Amino acid sequence: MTNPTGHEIAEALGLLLRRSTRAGLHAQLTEGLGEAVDELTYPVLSGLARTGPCSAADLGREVGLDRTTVTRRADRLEEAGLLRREADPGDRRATLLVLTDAGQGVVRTTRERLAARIEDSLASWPAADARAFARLLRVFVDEGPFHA
Amino acid sequence: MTNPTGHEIAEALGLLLRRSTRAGLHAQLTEGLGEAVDELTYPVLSGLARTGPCSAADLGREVGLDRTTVTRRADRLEEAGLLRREADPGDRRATLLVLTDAGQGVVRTTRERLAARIEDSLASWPAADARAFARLLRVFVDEGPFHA
DNA sequence: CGGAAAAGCGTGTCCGACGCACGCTAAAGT
DNA sequence: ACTTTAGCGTGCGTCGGACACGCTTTTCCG
Repeated sequence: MTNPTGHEIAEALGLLLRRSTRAGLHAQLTEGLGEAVDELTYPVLSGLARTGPCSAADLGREVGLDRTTVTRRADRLEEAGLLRREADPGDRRATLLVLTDAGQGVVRTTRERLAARIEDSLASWPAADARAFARLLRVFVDEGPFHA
Repeated sequence: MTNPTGHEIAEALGLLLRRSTRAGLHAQLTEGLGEAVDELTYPVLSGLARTGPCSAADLGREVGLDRTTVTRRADRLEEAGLLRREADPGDRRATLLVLTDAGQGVVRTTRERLAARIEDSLASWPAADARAFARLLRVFVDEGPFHA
């Protein structure tokens, strides 16, 4: 083998993927944030946080789900008060999905919990390593093998 | 903010997760490897490659699936000749799931394709960066925030 | 040593999620 | 003005996942 780096990274990524999709992790990150926030609805919520107000169809393209699936999940989130539907002022057919303050809070809390968890595990690292890792990971993701 | 590293890494990981679960990626990596290998059955196959011969229940714990779900997916893989069932010599109730040569080939091919893809994207990196990234990623995964 | 309890497996069955198809309303095109 | 297209919600068919049951074998204990 001339260069084992590819295999090393592939193995680590596989492990990372498996760990991060373990059921327990999501439950920990969203604990106490309401029954409506689960593995299914959270991607819709956080996708909406990324895109800003948009239609169910656009959000579906963003998160890789069918339009109708987004609608159904949005129903639950709306009932829980985490998002609301607004009429698009420019198009009277369209309905915009908009995060409520509560919904933004859920996303922010979840993200901060994850970030804190990551920082905890990096606490024992040399500062230079932590910075280097953050930088290299960012580059890897942006122009990486999953066709950016 | 005293240290933005946690948020930076969290955001990059989120992006990585979304990209890597995009439907197209798995299709590319397993192209031409048979109809039986899809997003559902591959985790069983690769899990079995990690554990070696084991029972459906043990494999279920490994990959985070119910015992019966593993059985059903193993049925498809067995029909395709990628794994076989063997009687456990030490326990006549137990059935061991064992990869066939074809099954090992599928796992190996998929892994090599992924590794090659990763190496391609790293080709333009300084060699020191690539080595550092592989090392740091490994440490991050091993003793990282997802309760190693 | 023998019977009860437990472990292992496969399958029948229910439940939930997903996506297609339909019908409706509104916008755009001709 | 009429047709075509875009957007949305909802009723259904389909599929995957987990629980519950029955069977066999092993283990435990009296």
